[in-house]
Amino acid sequence: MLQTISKPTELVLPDTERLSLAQTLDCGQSFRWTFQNDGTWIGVVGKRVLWVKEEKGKLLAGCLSRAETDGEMEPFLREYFDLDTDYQKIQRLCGSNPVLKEAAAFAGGIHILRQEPWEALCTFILSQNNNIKRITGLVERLCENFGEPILTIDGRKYFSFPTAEVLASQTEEGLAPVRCGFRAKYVLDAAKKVSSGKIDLDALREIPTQEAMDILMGIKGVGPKVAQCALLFGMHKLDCLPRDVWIGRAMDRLFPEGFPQEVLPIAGVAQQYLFHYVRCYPEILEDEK
DNA sequence: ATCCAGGTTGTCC
DNA sequence: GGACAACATGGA
Repeated sequence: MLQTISKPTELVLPDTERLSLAQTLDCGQSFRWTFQNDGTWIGVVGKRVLWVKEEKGKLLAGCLSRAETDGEMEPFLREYFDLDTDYQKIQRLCGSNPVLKEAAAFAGGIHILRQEPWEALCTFILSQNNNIKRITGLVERLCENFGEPILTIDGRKYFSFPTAEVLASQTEEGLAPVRCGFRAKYVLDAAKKVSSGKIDLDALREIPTQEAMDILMGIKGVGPKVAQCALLFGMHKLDCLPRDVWIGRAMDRLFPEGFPQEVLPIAGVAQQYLFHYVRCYPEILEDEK
């Protein structure tokens, strides 16, 4: 077992809780977690390198990078894994439509993580016109080159996500090792606007989704899809419905009139169920007849 | 080799 | 307003 500096934290989940780490950490919302062959996940959240694991009705976790005082980890985990949101209720809302009901039954272990706003914005800028495997590589190289080294396990180094300030001090040529192509200038524009305070990401949490989107779309390379991903995954705005190629196809085919009214406030979660569902069963979107 | 990927931009009408 | 190529990179 990995050496956790402090005693591992055990969180007992209610029996109604369907949290699945595999679904949550591998559904394309975060690109910073890797599955280990001992059944744990390792990822970097802020300054912490964490391991997490699920065990019948429990979430087990530990911090590998620093000592945690008693009682520090639990609220942190509850927050990051969004354990205080009522996902049972969300799945009930999805039940009003047969397709969403099916998607929710299949992917109901997904929680929307509460990631750092800057990290979410930056990674989804990198995500555009790109596939998940390569996005993961870009994020990794971004962190290796511009993040802070936190610790090394089994020869693998873990880095924090670079701050907007550090990236704002770079140039397009400086970002070359990331190999993110035309997205480099977009990352720089975002980093400059965020680090200068021209855009205050925390303030966006408090204002209506559409206004927040308009502000984010003032960044070069941020259109509606990236803005909605930043808001959904970085600011927990569950009404955001980012439309990528997968969701676009699924919506056209399965919801030509859009989602049902009652789902709209949690459309982002429904969208994520659907995303995971159609990625696992792409034949759903094939032409019948 | 051509197509595509959790899109956006610039340009043309 | 909508349509459409171009944009870097790498895997299928």
